[in-house]
Amino acid sequence: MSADTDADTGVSLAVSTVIFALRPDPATGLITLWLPLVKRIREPHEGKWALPGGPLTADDDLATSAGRTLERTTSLAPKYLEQLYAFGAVHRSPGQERVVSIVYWALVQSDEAARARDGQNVAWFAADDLPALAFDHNAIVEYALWRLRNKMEYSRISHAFLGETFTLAQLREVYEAVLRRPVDPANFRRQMASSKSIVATGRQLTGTRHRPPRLYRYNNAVQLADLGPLADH
Amino acid sequence: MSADTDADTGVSLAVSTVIFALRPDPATGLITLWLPLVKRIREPHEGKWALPGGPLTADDDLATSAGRTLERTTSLAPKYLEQLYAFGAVHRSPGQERVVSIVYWALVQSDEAARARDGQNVAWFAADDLPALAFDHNAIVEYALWRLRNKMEYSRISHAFLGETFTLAQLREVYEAVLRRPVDPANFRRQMASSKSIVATGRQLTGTRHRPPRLYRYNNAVQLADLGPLADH
DNA sequence: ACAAAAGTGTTACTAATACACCCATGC
DNA sequence: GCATGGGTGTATTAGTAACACTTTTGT
Repeated sequence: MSADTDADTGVSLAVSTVIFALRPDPATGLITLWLPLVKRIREPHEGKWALPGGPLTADDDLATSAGRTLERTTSLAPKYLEQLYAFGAVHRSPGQERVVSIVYWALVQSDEAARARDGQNVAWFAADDLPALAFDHNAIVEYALWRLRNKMEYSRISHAFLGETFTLAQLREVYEAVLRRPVDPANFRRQMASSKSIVATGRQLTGTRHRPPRLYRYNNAVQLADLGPLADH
Repeated sequence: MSADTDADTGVSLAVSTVIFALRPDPATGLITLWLPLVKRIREPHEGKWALPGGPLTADDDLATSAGRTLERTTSLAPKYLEQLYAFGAVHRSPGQERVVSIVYWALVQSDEAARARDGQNVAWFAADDLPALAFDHNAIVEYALWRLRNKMEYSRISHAFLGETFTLAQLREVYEAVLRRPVDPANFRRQMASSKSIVATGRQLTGTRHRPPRLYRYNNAVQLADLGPLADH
């Protein structure tokens, strides 16, 4: 760390956010991962879709800046937010100015995301079927997807897609949608039970076509994800 | 991402590196984790020890900048280098200028690190017994240690501490030093064998006090660590 | 009664662990 | 030979996965 400023070097700093939500695919009806993108209204890459973000403002922490971007583009609050990576290849932005992007990734609750309407220059896309995006944003989303799917296997972030209470089938549906493979209901139930991350509310979900499933809630004594010493923030 | 520069906002960008090597503790003789620190020769935090680093230069990629820092402070080449985190809390640097630090962590070969001599303002410290460092660098090292120890359990980075060939006892010693717990030699052998990450050279290490151990080398077909889509860089 | 999803039980398999034991070398 | 670390064998355990089976509701 030094007192030199980047005014000298001409490196600018931006914060972008990869925002994931689960939505039913209009074509197949299956639940899949979606994310909101913003259409660029000026060069470089004018007209292309890009991750929502903007320059780091002087009085915002990095995560605060990412959360603000999320609120601005989706009018939603993240249920999970984590730093993804800092991208800073010299030539990643065409033109004279070099841009280093610190990218966050976020999960928003599915039912809230379903209510979010597309804005003027904002649209939601299926995460696994994106068009050619601006800058290196395709690679960034690919990495975010990899991280999400990895973290799904060894943490409790699945809860971030759901509301206060949920059935085991709903929670399992989250796993199956993100990991794109079937999960055995019997074994899933036991894994969740032994992990202590869910608590039975005693209530049941009524109005289903068949046997009413029990409702559970997240056990707040368990962290969503183990961030180690970083958890303090 | 935008065309605005941080010259407006007064945020400066630095790259620092946490450099780990294994060394015998002069007091106990046990192999432990060490890292080089640089004494600050100007405010803020003049006189305190800090992570090696400096402002991001305009024509270096982030990892290149981290590697350059490493070479400058230790005259060594990293056998493993990975981005750790971007630290950007508003008030992490006292004074008027805000600094965002993109921190890398690196592993250097133990025997090379043993030859490295302390420079004018550079000294090596036991990673688990650091003095009060400048800025938030204590927290950064703590996080780097957490990441290293985690990664030790599910990747092959242990090889980065060793040379071209090594015995299983040497590799096991790396695990024990980093994780600070004994590892069963018999089970360790089988784990390494089944992981396919080591290959027997056919040669043996002679000159030991007892039965000569076989020499192995790293299987380059296996990645040191799974970085996912990021592995391309 | 029947269909369908909720939920339980059982078995097989795999990987981690603990530890007894044999092997090869220097002294 | 004997001490010492190198190296092999084996039993126990815990966790994962596959799948048959029972339960409870709406229709």
